[in-house]
Amino acid sequence: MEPSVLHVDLDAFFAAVEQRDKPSLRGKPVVVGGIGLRGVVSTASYEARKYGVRSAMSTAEARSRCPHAAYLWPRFEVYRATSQAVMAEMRALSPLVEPLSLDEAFIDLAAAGLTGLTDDDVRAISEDLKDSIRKASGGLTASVGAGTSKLIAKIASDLDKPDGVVVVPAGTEADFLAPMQVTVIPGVGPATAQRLSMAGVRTVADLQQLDEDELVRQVGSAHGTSLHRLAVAADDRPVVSDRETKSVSVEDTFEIDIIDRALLTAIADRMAHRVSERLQKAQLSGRTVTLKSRMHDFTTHTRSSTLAGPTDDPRVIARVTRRLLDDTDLAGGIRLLGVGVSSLADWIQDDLFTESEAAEAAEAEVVDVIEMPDRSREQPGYHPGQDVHHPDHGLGWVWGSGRGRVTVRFETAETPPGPVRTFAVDDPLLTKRATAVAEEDAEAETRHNGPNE
DNA sequence: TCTGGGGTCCTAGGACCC
DNA sequence: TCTGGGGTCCTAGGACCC
Repeated sequence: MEPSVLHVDLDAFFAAVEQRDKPSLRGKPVVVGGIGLRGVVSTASYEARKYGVRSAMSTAEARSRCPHAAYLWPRFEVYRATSQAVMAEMRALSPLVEPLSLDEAFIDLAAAGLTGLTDDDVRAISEDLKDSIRKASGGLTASVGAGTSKLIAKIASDLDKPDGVVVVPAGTEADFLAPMQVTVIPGVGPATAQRLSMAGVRTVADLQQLDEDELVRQVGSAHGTSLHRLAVAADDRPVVSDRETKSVSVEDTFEIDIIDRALLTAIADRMAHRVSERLQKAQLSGRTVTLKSRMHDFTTHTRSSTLAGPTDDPRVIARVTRRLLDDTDLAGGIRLLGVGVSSLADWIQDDLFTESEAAEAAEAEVVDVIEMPDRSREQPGYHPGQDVHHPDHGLGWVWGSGRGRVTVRFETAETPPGPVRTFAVDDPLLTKRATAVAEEDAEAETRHNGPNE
């Protein structure tokens, strides 16, 4: 074994980028984050940290601690571009890089064929990487930790910030961890620390003594077993370069609590559209729509609904969102609203094509179409969210389809969610109304935006 | 000093099926 | 008619991370 996992952490990243781009801010306290009434600090420059300003602190408190700091909204596009340049330097060192956020990543040196390294070799590689990061980023510094596992590398990178390198020699890991507080272990937050302290556990050494069964009783099965291993530095989690997206969401905290249902409906609608845009850009679609609401007293509720098939259609997401909001009690007001989509599929739904395009694709014997999973079970011509009409039941929309049947949810005045009925796919009484709705939407767009040039 | 926005993972209960 | 246990899916909430 050798310390072949690196953890790289850019120092005070957002604030450092602002100081890079605006020389007058250099050497001065800079706070990047939400600047509004209910904002929190994302990053404080080291000059601001001297005044006790910390990440996740409310901006109001930061202002009282350090009134003369520069307070700036984040510029994510700039951070993203800088991050990409930095990650490129890491990938030049090894093909196996796992970004954790814009300013952090693991690097697996062994995957680059760098084996048989001494601690000094690893230190030299780390220093070289820091140099190339500085050049590629316009002067940003990074801190690097190196160890035989992610756990050790991650903890090490924090020990000599900013601009430091810490290499933990193989074989010394358990002793390295022993004197530290349990909260250095990623995954041990305030709640877990509280439970552990009730069992007399404060340091990793205390944790190393604790019986696994006792630990599981205190913090649960998954957390307990993993913690029991991490305490003795037993960590075989691999560095993974491409992690799949599991959910896409948008949320907003309001300056003032909102009670007005019509206003919230309009906001939720816009959020549904934003989520849809981001899904489409990422070529994703999902089956579960979740509405998140944070009440005036900070209690948080989620309401979710799962469709029979995945969608990225803004109308479908908005409609489900609206229904979920209708089920939400607004008494006392709402401070945050959010819309998310999960249960993602990485294929795009075929209703993005017109029927004639789909027919053309089928004729051309496109292999991709044949290989698409699950879609085969869905009935051609029907897709979730599609508007339909039935003379006996009125207007409704498709919930899902498959095995020769179409499930329709009818919208009636009496109840949300409304009754669900299933029909044979060739039922002559069931008619599609997709065109009418598309035209309505186009019309609404025109009214809203004015005619195109 | 009242607490962001984007995520991930886990737990627990109920429905439903075999 | 009563009584099972396991597996999977869905929903809600919570802890945690940057």
